[in-house]
Amino acid sequence: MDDNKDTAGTAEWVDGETKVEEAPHDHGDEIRLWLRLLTCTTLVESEIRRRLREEFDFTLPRFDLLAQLERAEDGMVLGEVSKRMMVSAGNLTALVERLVESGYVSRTVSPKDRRVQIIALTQAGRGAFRTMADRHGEWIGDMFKQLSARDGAALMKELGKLKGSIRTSLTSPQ
Amino acid sequence: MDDNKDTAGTAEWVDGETKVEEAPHDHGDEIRLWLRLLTCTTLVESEIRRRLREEFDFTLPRFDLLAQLERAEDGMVLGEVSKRMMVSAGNLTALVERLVESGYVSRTVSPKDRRVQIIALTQAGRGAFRTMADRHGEWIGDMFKQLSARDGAALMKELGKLKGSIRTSLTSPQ
DNA sequence: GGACAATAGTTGAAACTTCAAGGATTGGGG
DNA sequence: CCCCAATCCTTGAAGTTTCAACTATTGTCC
Repeated sequence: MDDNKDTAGTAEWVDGETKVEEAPHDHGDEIRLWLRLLTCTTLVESEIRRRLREEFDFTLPRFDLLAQLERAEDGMVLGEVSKRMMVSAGNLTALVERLVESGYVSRTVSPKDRRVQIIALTQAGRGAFRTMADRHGEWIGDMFKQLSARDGAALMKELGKLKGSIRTSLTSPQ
Repeated sequence: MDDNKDTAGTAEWVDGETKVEEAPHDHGDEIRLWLRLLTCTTLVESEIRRRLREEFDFTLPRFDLLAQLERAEDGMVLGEVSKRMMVSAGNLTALVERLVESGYVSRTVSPKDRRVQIIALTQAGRGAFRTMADRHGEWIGDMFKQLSARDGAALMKELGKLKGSIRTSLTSPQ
């Protein structure tokens, strides 16, 4: 409907056709694509944040952290969590601290290397996460409902190509 | 390559095929799609934040705000900016304050309604934004470089459908 | 005209986020 | 053994973000 709304999150400064022909390399198409991608992500993410808060009084970062731990039966080194979640280690300190306080996560110093912390889900954490994850799945399913299986598969594929392009750009200096 | 990395940002708790057949409505495909979407967005957004900081000592929220104002020649009511950026009004107060301090944005009380604030780009703000926006375009162009025009167009289209699906879900109660 | 609801922003508390600096620990030469 | 670089994590400062409560202003209904 209103592609004006694509401006949300970042901008719309090349959305009008005005500036498009001026510059030699304007990247207009790429930017429109980026803005649309951003809009979709923002819409979904905001809704998930809102519902997590509303139904479970929980935040998305905490949910994400539990999600990382769920598959690691024996816990996970903090640094590994940091990499997987793509957030800084400094960020995790406080996050883990709160989850330990609430009894969802345990924290142990590695006996082999006392710099290293191993964190793991407690039974309570596992149960709480399962409940929330089920609802989370329903929310996503609902928001993606109108997308046919074919469209979903196509989108998955195209996003795969985009991801490849981005990663290449990030690993090669310029 | 490594779809493990798709776990970044949110989770990978249904990425292994383990849990997929258990639940009646598992939404596994939708969640995988969502995680991939999130990964792409996070990768791009982090890189833009990093470069804005590095090259211009500027933050993404500020850049986004300037971008909103750029097309509004006569300025914009604060509430309108809030809607377009999809952020709360409380958020904008501090953001605008800093941009006013740095001389990039002007703030005027509307003569018709003294509750209303109109904010606009200054000349300095316009110039600074142009410089940054040009670089921003190059960064995006670089990250999307490997995506062919055909793939880009297809992605744009599929994302359009997804956006429609999300919006529908958000407007209808359940 | 005056009470009163609605609207526009601000403020304060809490949480998340990053970066830079610092502390603790480990591992490797000399 | 001791210094020293590297690694893992914490701390502190600054910024962004939201929500809820509040102020100021406007508009409406009696």
